[in-house]
Amino acid sequence: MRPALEIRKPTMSRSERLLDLVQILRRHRRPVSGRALADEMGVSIRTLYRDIATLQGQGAPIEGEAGLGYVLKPGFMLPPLMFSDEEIEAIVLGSRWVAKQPDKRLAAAATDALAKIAAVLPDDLREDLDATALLVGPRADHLETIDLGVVRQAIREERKLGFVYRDAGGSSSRRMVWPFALAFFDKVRVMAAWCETRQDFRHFRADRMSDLTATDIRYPRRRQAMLREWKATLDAPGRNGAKNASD
Amino acid sequence: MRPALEIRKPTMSRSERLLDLVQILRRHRRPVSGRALADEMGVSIRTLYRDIATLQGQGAPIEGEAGLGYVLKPGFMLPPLMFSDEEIEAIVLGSRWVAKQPDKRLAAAATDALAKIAAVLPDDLREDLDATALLVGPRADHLETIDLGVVRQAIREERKLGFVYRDAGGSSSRRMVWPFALAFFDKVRVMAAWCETRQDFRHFRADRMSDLTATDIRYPRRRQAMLREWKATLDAPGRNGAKNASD
DNA sequence: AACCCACTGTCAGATTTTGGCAGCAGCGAT
DNA sequence: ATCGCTGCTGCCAAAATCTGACAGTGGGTT
Repeated sequence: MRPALEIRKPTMSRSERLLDLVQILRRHRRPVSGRALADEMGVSIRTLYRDIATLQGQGAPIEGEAGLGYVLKPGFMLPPLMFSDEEIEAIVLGSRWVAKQPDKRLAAAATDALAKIAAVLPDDLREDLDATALLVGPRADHLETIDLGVVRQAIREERKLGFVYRDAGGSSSRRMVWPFALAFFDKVRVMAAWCETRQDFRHFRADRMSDLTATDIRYPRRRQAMLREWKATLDAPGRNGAKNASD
Repeated sequence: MRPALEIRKPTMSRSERLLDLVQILRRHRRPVSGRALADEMGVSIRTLYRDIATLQGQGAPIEGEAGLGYVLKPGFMLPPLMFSDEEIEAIVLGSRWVAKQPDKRLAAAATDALAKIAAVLPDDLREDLDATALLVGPRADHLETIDLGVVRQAIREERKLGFVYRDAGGSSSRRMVWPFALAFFDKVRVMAAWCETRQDFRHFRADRMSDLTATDIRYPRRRQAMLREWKATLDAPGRNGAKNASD
């Protein structure tokens, strides 16, 4: 499908190439040598070193180790982007909502993202953002017994997850599941997963899970496919999946 | 404070200058001539025309009219930005939450913002984003009787707002207020404003407002200052502002 | 020790950017 | 209509920048 060495159009501005470079790096999980990157982009290795330096200067988390190659710490590079007033308001309000979630890691990420956006804005716009008069009400304190960050990571990496579940009746059981989605309701957070024991899709309320165990075992299906399939099963029988939030 | 003509450092890359240009345009509300912009950036007018063309090509809403000058339709230009996995997850989740809000205009803006982000992502990342397995539960249908977009615009532009309010007791009265904040709770949206009639800060539940009338009259205070003052009055007496959501 | 690799300095040639000039077209005021 | 101001485009040579090749240093792996 794709030639081993991609020959780039000669008319590619430097800034475009820099974005491409981040992208290529993202595709490789293992360290890649500068030589290989230079070939793939169709530039000399000297230029590649200069590009890497420029990207690092712009804050891209690229690490180079002698004898190994380059690795990009997981992340997304967004090119320059225009947003309307309302679009920025929406993003800020949404991030503020996330920042109040009980999932502390995610909440911190939302705060960081807002800070990054604020940092690059000119002064007058930053003021606007600080003063963006859309507030999120306080949430009922919800002490989550588990670290939802572990669940999100398992979902991202498509790995099996073990835990103890206390169902509506009060009885507990140990489960091993393939998690693929996490839904945020007003009061509870619900993980959707394929349950190995039951051999079916099941929903698990976060406040009834305990003894979370992340594993290294990748489950044999694609998250996206499972998501689709699961949504289909929801549409078929009843109204929607809001109610069957238990196991 | 600032010299009339800012002389730019000779070592400024083109891409930096383009961002600056958007910023300068934002500062001027009235149309600015290309000549003035070129002087302010320290480049020739020919180069300025090229820069404008490039920006327009990248989607910036800049409009030029012969005999007048350039105007930038309100909007924000974000430079290239790196986000971590979790930060992007936070932004996407937050925007999805906003997209489910009863405020239709704001919800649409959230959807648009997500689409813009998705559009510039490479294929594999867009998949990730589509499949980002963080979902927001459905909201209780809340038919807002008024268009919250009008409220948000009045807040943005610091203009007076008229409406009819039906208080907790059931009696209605016409109000003229200086709105400065809008808070999103799980079930209701509450506008915070200075009430001209009562000569005090008051909260108004969106579902009890009707006959909204936007005015052209700017109120005589800064939104940000009112926000600060209002927060101070909240901290002083009771716990917080969550409960006094009525007038 | 041999090899791979990241990284820097230098420098000439390729490429892009820039500024000045000329010219056309739309808009507003006189 | 005429004039002045302005947006916008093509052209070309000068200026600035980017690029590739070579040489060299130092760290890490085999």
